[in-house]
Amino acid sequence: MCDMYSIDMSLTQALLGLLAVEPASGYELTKEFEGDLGQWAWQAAHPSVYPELVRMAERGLVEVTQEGPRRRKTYAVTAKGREELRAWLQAPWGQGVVRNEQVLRMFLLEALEPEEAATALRDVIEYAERNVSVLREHRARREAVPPDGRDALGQLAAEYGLRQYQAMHDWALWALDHLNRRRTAPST
Amino acid sequence: MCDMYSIDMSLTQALLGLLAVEPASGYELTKEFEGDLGQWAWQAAHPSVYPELVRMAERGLVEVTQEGPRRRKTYAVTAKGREELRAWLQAPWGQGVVRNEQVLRMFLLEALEPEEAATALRDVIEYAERNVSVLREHRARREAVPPDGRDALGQLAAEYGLRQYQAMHDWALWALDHLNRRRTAPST
DNA sequence: GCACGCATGTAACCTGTTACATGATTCT
DNA sequence: AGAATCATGTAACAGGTTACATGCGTGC
Repeated sequence: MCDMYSIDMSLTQALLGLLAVEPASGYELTKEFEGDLGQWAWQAAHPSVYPELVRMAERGLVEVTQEGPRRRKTYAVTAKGREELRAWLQAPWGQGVVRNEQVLRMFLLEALEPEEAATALRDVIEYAERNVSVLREHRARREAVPPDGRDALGQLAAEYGLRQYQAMHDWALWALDHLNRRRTAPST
Repeated sequence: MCDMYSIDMSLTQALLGLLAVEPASGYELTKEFEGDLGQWAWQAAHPSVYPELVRMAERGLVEVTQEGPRRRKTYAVTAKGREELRAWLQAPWGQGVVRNEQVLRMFLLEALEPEEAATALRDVIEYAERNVSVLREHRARREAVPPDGRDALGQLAAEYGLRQYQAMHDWALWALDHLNRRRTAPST
């Protein structure tokens, strides 16, 4: 009867958010998921994007504002869509869906033999370092040119990613040390 | 013909990892997902756990080592299962599945009006702070008692979470500042 | 004219979820 | 005796994936 906010279904929100920045076609939206957005927040491929846009149009959250060559349809958020996005973004901050294969691997490292775990941790450290430096360059390049406001979302993501990789690096160093200590000074 | 590592299907790996620490029943494994593991890495509820254990037993990755009261079955990893886990943990470090509703929300904040975004960011900061202090207490409590090696996995998770929330906090402060700067000094 | 990239779609499947269902044991 | 908790399972559905399929436009 009353389904006053039935939270989930984050693909909808992701699309609303992207379209709120600027109107786009399904094709363009799909490509967004291959960048920072997909790397950090939410993954989606075109077979989920196109049907979802159709459903959202039926619900009046978005509308087709242009039809271009090659059947290209440009979608834009409607007032209703913008309202739904706002409600979602301002809803109480809870747990939400989390599913991260990398983090899972980090946790399960404990199940390996100490030397193997150490090797794997050194891989983590190297991986995190590599990503930190990529994102640092990214940032430097961006600072060189005046901000055009278009890739604001990408900037948020890049800064988040930078801090995330630094944290991962930090953690892996701690874990390596922790492991060594357990090995050299076994308890009881 | 040759499906030499067909990576994915992380529930399998999560269960292997948990069972590698110590044998457990489906019921106990399910409860693990309600803790740090589910909060950070991978979520799963009992209707996916039980059938998965049966499939894994069929593939010879785990085996029932005890049957207790109330149909309780205790599973343990086999040598083959341990081998599969090792292979997965040591596989080249790639992207993997990521799906995080919180992070999605943080990215899309940009779509709100500046004042609304600022309010939401202050919520993020408060949320991150709350979690940092919970995890700090957690750590202090753990340091008070001698490590018993049993909750090693939980300790890895807690330390990871701590650094993660600190990074989130950091990022939100940056984003808030970034937002202010854009508002007070609009470009072009 | 042909290859490549833009652009959309559909079908079959995978892997998780929620809701429904059942029964055994322990505690009070 | 009754409630709570342990312990497992099944069915229906949700929301994604990969693989398959098609056709238009542009550049060489």
